[in-house]
Amino acid sequence: LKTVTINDVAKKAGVSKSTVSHVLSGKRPIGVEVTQRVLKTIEELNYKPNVVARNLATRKTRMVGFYGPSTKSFKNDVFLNELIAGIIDVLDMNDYKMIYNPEKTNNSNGLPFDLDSSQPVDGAIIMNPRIGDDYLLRLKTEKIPFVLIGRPSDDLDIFYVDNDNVASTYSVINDLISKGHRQIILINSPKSYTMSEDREKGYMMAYSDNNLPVDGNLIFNVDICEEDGYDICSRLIGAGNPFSAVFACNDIVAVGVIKALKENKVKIPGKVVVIGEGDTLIARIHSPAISSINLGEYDIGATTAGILLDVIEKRRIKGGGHIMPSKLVERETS
Amino acid sequence: LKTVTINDVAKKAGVSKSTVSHVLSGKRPIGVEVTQRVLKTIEELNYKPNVVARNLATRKTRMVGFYGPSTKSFKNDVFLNELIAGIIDVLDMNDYKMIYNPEKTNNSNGLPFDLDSSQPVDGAIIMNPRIGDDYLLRLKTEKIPFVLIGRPSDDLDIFYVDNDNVASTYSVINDLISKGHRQIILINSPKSYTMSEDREKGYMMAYSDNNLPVDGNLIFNVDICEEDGYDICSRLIGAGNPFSAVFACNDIVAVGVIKALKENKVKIPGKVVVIGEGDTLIARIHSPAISSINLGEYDIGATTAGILLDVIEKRRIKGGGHIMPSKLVERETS
DNA sequence: CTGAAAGCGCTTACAG
DNA sequence: CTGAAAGCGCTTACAG
Repeated sequence: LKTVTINDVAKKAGVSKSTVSHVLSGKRPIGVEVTQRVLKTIEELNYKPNVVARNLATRKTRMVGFYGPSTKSFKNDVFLNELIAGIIDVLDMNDYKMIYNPEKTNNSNGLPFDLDSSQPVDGAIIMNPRIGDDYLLRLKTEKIPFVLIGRPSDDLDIFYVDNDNVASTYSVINDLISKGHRQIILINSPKSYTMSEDREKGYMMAYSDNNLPVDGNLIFNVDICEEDGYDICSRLIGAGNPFSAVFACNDIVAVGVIKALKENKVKIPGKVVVIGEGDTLIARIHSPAISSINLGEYDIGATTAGILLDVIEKRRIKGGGHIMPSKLVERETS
Repeated sequence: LKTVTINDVAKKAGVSKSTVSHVLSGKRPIGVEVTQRVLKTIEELNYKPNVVARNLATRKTRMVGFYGPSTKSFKNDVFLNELIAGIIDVLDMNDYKMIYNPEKTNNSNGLPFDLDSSQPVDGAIIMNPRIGDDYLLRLKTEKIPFVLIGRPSDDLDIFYVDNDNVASTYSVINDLISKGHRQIILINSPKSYTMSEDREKGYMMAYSDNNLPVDGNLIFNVDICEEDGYDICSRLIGAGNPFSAVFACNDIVAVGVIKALKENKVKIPGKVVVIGEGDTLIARIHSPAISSINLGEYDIGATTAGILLDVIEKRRIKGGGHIMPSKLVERETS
């Protein structure tokens, strides 16, 4: 079972391998008679071009690396499904493929991802940028095309797609304040993420614009999972700390919060209002159905992939951000 | 910004490129002084070996193709998250990566996937095998390592990982019958899947073992989505067809079923019992919480990946099936 | 319209 | 312990 190469085809068809190559790529005109013969030979020999060899010769792979959350987060987070579906759909239409690279929590080099010019990808999509992510600058100098999902730490000349998290958080908190809420819990994503900074900023602004003091003890940074939402909320109730609203950075965190509230027989939304983020399947299916900010995950994924392909194929050179719309979907918890 | 190659390193370090290669791979002993010098040069030049070139030379890529559901299914199916997490975790531990290939519904060649020896992967994981899938035989003759998730159509010498869907369906239906149910709806996956055949077989067996006639009109094949579950159930109620239990092939289908029941004010489980499959987050979070068969998705993914790596690395030669345990988790709908 | 040859950047027998 | 050279299977200038 020897593998059939372009040489075998060329020999059997009585042509050069450049001709075979060109018949396949269509990059130069080939006589119709020759084309027929080559195609027939390819069929007979069941020849399949070796993609790896082609990749080496062209220095392109038509592969994109997706650098996203750890598998632990992925397991229970429907948020990613829509986003990834958006990415894959756009890549697929353009004949690109995606490699999933989960974040490494204790990487030897201290970086969340092993991404450098040795990787067999034409570009990368990187989620959850962190504050002070200097390795992104290295990627930039190494001319590796990449697009962030989320705002970069400082260099805004990097390509990125994001929601306006400052505005959406501001809007939610401001609205709650206007309805009389004063002790509003913010359960935010890990402190290191730039999006956490944005939510906190929106939160602060809302209080400040209403001439109210901010209580730093109402802001928490957690891992995005049900347990952490549950733990925080249980602890607050246990300590007797008063609060009338919770804004959680993710629907699954909100589920944990509501679980704790239910266990303590706290009426929702009567005593405590809960708002999640992501507007995932979870928010809709949960009972009570969770009010949640829709971030347009599918579109985020699709837009990001589209921009990345533009960058890879040099249709887009100048970096910058692309802000996607988001809006609160009210359900039973608010 | 010329890319640094192994030649540049060799030249600057004053050694041959075989030596550089061997320092990196450790495949033959290199003098300690030379090793130091090479390593230092690599550092200075910031040399990153080109993985594509290595792949061509070794005819290995350390990549695995995952051939799974379309992005449409992926979007709302948490079932896949655990399964994929299991795959990626095992691959990651072994320094392999995964490429997600969604199923193509209208592929020009009529096949669900473009998978042949030209693909830059060392092996493949293929979901949802269909009845009469002859292209799998072609993969086998082409010596492409692959493992199925689900039972192959006929050739049981193919590697596969599956649950005993006949047994689990039999158990659910038999149990319902013993509790007095007679009109049990089976909402099965598409007819073409081998697993659908297995569920139907288990369903039939349960009726037969209880000396009851099977009503073929109670069995439906649907796409795995909420809408289809909803539609079937609504239609049945609308037509006045009596039934006291529904077994759905997937939690999200069960969600649709329950939605229809609720809309028609049918008491669950008082009037109609509903049982799902997958035991996903959805089943747990839903209200009422859905009784569902736990299939051990994470373990399925992890086991499949492990077997595939065994096959790729020739630690496993003889094909066959690996049956994973499943069990019903009772909640509020039964 | 077609071919001979160089090159992509590695690995690995072969030779010493 | 180390090197020179062939080879992996393609693409693409260069030449005609």
